[in-house]
Amino acid sequence: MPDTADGPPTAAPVGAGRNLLFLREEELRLAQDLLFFGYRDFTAGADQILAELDLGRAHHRVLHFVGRRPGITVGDLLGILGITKQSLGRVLTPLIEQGYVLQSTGRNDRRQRLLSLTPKGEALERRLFERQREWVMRAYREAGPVAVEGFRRVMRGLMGAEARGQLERLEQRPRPLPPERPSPQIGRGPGEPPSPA
Amino acid sequence: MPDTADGPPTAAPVGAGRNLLFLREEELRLAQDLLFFGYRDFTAGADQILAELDLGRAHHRVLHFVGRRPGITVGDLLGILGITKQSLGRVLTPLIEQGYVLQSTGRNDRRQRLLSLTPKGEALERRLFERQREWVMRAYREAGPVAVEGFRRVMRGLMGAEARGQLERLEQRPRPLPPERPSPQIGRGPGEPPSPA
DNA sequence: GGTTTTGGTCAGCGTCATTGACACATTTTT
DNA sequence: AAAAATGTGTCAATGACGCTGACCAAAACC
Repeated sequence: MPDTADGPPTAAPVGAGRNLLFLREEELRLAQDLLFFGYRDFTAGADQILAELDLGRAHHRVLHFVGRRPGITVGDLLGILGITKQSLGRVLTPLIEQGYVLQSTGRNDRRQRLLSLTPKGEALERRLFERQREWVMRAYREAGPVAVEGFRRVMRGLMGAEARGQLERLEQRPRPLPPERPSPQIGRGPGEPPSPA
Repeated sequence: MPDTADGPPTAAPVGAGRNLLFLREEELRLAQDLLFFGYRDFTAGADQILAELDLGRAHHRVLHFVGRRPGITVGDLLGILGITKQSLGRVLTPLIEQGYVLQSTGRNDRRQRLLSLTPKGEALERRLFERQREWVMRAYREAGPVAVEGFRRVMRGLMGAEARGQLERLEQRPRPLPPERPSPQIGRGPGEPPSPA
C-alpha cells in the first residue's frame, strides 16, 4: 500500500478521484489478505493440539460453544454453528463417546439434550483456549487498546445480522451453569453401563 | 459480558485482580467468537457466487492471489497458500482448463510456469471482489476510520512471521504485469490449438 | 388422538486438504 | 559431459468436514 492508512493520499492531487478509488480497492484487497492470513494463523495453534488428539477444528468449535454456554440444547448449538444436524452428529457423537461432552435430558422439555463439558472436556477446551489466548494477547499488546476496540468494531460489522444476534445472546448469559448433578444422564460415553431404565 | 468493552470493570474494587482476569478471559473468548462469526460471514457472499459456478473457496484464493500478483510462479503461490502441490493442482488445473488462468513459461527459468488471469478470470475475480468489497465497506463505514486502522493492526498481529513477510511482498509489487503477449504459452485451456512450436 | 417439535441415524455425495511416490524438463554444479 | 538440484505435474490413497434425503422415536402441544 502506497499510503499508510486512512488519510487522503499523499500523492499528486491530479487524478485524485481515480487515485482514491485505487486506494479504496487496494485497501479492500488488503482486508481480504489480512482476514485470510490472520484467520489461518489464529487457528493454527489450536489445530496443532487437536491433530495430536485426532480431533479437528469442528470439534473445537463444539467444545468452545458448549463451554461458553453449558446446558445448551442441540438445536441452539446447530443454530450457532450454522451446520446441519448430521454434520454436528459426526463431531458431537465422538466427543460424547470419548468423554469430552456430557448429555443430560432437559428438565422442562425431556426431548432436549442439554450439552455440557465434562472435566476432561473442560481441560481440553482450556488447553486450546490458552493456546489461542497467548496468540491473541500478543496481537492485542502489539496493537494497543485503541486498536483492539477498532478490531472489535470492524469484526462485528463483518458479521451478518443473524450472527450478531447470536453473539449478543452468547454475551448475555455468560455461564448459565448446567444441572449440578446431571441427573438423568443419557447412555453412551465411557461412564456407567446403560442404566437399567 | 458484564462490562461493555475496555474500561476498568465498574464492579466493586474488591477482588479486582480476579475480576480483571475474568475480564481478560471474556475479552479473549469474545475475540474467538468475533473471528469465527466474522470470517464465516465475510466469505459467505463469495461462496454463494462460487457455488453457482461449481467452484469453491480454494479456487477463489487462487484467483485472488494470482490476480494480485500476475506472473507469480507455482512455487510462490504454494508458499502463500500454505498447501501442497497436489492440493493446488486440483484447483489450478480446472481453472486453467476452464480458461480462468493462463500459464506461460518463465523467461529466465523455463521450468517455471508463470500464472496470470485471463480476461474471463479477471472478470470472475472482480465479481467476487465486488461482493466482498461491499460487505467490508459496510463494516468499515459503520466502524469508522480509526477502528479500521485498529482492525488492521490487530489482524497483522494475528499473522505469523511468515505470513507477515508474504503480505509485505504482496503489498510491495502491487501488479508486476505479466508478459504482454504470453508468448510461449502452454497447452491446455480452451485457447488456440497447440502452436506449431 | 393427531400433529409438531426435538433429536438421532443411515446412506451417499462433494470439496479441500493430506502423504508418498514417481516422471519430466530444465538449470546448476561438479 | 555427467550428476545433482529445482520446478512442476500426476497417480493413488486417505481424512476432515460439510451437504441432502429419508426415516424413526420420544415428548410435547392442541
